[in-house]
Amino acid sequence: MDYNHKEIESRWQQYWRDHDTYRVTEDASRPKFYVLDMFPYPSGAGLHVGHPLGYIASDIFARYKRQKGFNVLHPMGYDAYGLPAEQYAIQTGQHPEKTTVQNIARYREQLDKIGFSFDWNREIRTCDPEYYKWTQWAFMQMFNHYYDTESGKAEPISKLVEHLRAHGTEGLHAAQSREVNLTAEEWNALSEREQRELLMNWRIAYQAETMVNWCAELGTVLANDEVSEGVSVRGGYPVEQKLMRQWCLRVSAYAQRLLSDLEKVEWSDSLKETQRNWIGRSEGAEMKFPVKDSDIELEIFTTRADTIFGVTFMVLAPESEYVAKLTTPEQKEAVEAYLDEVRHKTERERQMEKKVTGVFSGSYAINPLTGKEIPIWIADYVLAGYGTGAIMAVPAHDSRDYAFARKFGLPVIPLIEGADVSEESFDAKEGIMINSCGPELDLNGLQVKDAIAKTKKFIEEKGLGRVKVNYRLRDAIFSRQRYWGEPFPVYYKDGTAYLLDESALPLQLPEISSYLPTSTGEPPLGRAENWTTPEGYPLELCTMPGFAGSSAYYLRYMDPRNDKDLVSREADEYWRNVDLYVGGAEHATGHLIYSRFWNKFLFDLGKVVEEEPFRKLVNQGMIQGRSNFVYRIKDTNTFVSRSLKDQYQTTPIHVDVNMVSNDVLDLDRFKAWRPEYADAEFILEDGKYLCGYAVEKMSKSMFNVVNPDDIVERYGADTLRLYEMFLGPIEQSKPWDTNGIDGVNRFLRKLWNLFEKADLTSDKPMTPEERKAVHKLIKKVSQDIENFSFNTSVAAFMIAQNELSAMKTTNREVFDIMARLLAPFAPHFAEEIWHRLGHEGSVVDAEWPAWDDSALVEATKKYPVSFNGKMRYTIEMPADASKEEIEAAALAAEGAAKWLDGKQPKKVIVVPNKIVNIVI
RNA sequence: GCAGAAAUGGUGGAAUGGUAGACACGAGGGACUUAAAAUCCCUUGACCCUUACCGGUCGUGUGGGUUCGAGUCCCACUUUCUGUACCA
Repeated sequence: MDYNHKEIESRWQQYWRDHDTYRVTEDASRPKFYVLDMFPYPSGAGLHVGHPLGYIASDIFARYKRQKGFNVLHPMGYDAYGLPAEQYAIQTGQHPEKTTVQNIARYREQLDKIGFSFDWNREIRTCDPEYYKWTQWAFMQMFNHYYDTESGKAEPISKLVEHLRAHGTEGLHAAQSREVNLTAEEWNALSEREQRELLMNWRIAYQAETMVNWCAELGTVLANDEVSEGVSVRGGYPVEQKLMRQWCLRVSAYAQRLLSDLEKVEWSDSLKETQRNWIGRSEGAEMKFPVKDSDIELEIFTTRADTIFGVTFMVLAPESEYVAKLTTPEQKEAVEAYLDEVRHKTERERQMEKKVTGVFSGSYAINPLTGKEIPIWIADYVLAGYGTGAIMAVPAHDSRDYAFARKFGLPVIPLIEGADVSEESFDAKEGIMINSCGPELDLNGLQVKDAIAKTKKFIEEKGLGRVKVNYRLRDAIFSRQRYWGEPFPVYYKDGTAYLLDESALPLQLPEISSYLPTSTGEPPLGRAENWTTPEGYPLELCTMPGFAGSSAYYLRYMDPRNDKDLVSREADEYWRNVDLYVGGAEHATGHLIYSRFWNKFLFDLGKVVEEEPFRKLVNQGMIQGRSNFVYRIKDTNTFVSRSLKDQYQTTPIHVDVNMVSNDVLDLDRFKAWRPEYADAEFILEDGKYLCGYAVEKMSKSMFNVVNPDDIVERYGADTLRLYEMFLGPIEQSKPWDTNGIDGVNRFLRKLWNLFEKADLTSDKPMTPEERKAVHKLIKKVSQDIENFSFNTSVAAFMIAQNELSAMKTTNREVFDIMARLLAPFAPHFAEEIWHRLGHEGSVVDAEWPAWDDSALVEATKKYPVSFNGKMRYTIEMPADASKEEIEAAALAAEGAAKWLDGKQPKKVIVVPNKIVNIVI
């Protein structure tokens, strides 16, 4: 019988369902291992072959770990809230939940066909009230806590209120939106409403008027990581800055911990670096510049305190609070005109133009070290959201200040010896200081580094400012003006936000008649009837953003049906955190920051035992599409083959990759594809029509989408799994090319054919050659899986198959081991062999075989032998070893390498005085 | 600009500092077959020598360096991809 993938795969998938093979429960007698995939957003388009890449890799690893004796948690679920379902709802009036449920069913069907070992008993959906109850619960905790900078963790807001009542803000150590100073008397004199308003300054989930990325097309605000180059990541609509009252999460309070704890996790350097840049720690100084003829002090942040003698002007961000205070009557008109201009520029225009613009405020600041007057300007190259929204400009040593100074004719004073600032600024932080001597401070002759330190010390001693660490990481905007998201457990009394009682959770989404904003511009929830508390107080109209539900989902998998807690203490203490997380690198500055923040917050509350959610993280590369083209000769219906196209004037046209095989076009299918091609003519080469190709994103419009269902139908899930792994290193992006798939399919068929002739009743031992081939494979595959190098494991299987076929192996034990090794990669195939060998139970619980190279170890005992990877053993000889000693070692090594009674080693290399290598 | 990763045959890609190109695709040749498909075998980095066998030379983006030995380590450069950007 030939290898029948359809029959085998459907039979074992049914078996796994019937036996609940992948159900996992906590088991203290076995070590745990938690393997997680980033859960998908179930889009209407279904899965294409790129999506399962990471799932297959993690599934292999999960199955391997299970065979190694670990209790493996490997769950799957759906990130079910999202824009596409809502936009579809707006267009069709269909409830987004309905679309979502349909899409999920389709995803599940596709996933099931690939043979994953997910424990579906633990499935979660972010839009399920039993799930989002805990998203809402976490929000309430954040509302009820503040970040204490002294204890370095979140503390109950009641503790802060007590402090305010007794001491005011005196001695208060709390992360805050802005600096507030008040006495206990002042606090106690405030009304409840005023007090609650003020507490927003410290809550971890708080409301604030913030500049938000407003996307008019989508009718909502977007987080910074949802915006790229001035347009929305989803949809590509323009985004502008707008001041709105929004819910925010004080992620910035955790900036230092998010940064430091990166050292605790096993992530790729590039991903860690991306997060470090996103957090953007910079050490500097905050300094106060007095303003001439005024008692206002202008506070700025700088990392280059040493350049204070080169300050020739100051710059305010247009949105800065100082602008109104420092604009003189004479300049008022000019400043207002400028502010108006800036306001009407979108973020995109601001980035595109890169034009140097600005206006003089009319005021002057006094350089505290020289007493000199310096003009204060307003310009949009300074950002309101970073530092204090004001800078001291040192044109000689900052390129942006330099461009500004040149444009407006402001002076440039070089401060570093040898720096030529006639053409451009000298931005490097090195060199010897000049022109830097004032009445109280002399930096001349110092290295930049020392000058920075000396200046910082000086300004701190003189009370001119203080040393300050700034982070680029901003608080996360947590409101979305949409329907399809988690409702906030919040109501308003006289416009002030109050939390619902915990007993009201989950607060479920109401039905509404239309998913558009209301005529008065309120979010869609404004249409809901009776969207109030029982007492009649209005409920919050915004919903939570996409990252709310995805921030703690890995915790919920540990204990998904618990209705008392997000996760029980027992389950959390057993599963702890994710040992291996597989997903795309595009979440580096979004989900992976928010999740870490969310987890740290719960850790502070004592709700979870691990401070970092994801111990090891692997980013799978993107699978791109490989598009095919035909070349139509201008003004004809004639198409010319690839290598002849340059002889004509042609237009390339995308053709559906499913009618192309090895770049050869199926002419009949092409003619049938579209009516206008029915009478198409072709100019062939070698009797074939060869299509051109290009690597592009996989999308419907390029006709390059390859559906995993089609591959499974034609070749089987095991072939798909093996082939996706065989394509190349998992981390690397690569185009999907169905051309090579025959190779791995052939491997399975050949192995099958070999197995069909096996002698299943005999228990004779393996021959030395068989032993060698099989143990070589065990070692290679075991090491490759640990290193996440699946493409080379698949190659190793093919080599073993070739060797065993050449030997015409019929030995039962060979196939017993092969089934175990193949089980993670081709589970259906392995299961079939496993059962035909007469085993009870699933191969997923078959013990992972160990390789045996004891003969070699024994024989080389007298030399320091290192077993470094692969099939190579190295004997390090002392540098002063004599020629005789080396020869003796080489002989011993050679003898040892007749490993497992097999044949001669492939190679023994002896380099005089150094090393003996044995390749087996 | 800054940061990270990468550059190896016609293609995807192998290679603990130790036979570069594993494995696979594609291509070419052959066997089987009425034929096709399927399957099996051989060749397949470039160049040279040879009737053939046997050989030889050059080869991992460019230029240097370390080493008995470099695709791999170090320095500089070029190009590509990814992320990020008036962050003071």
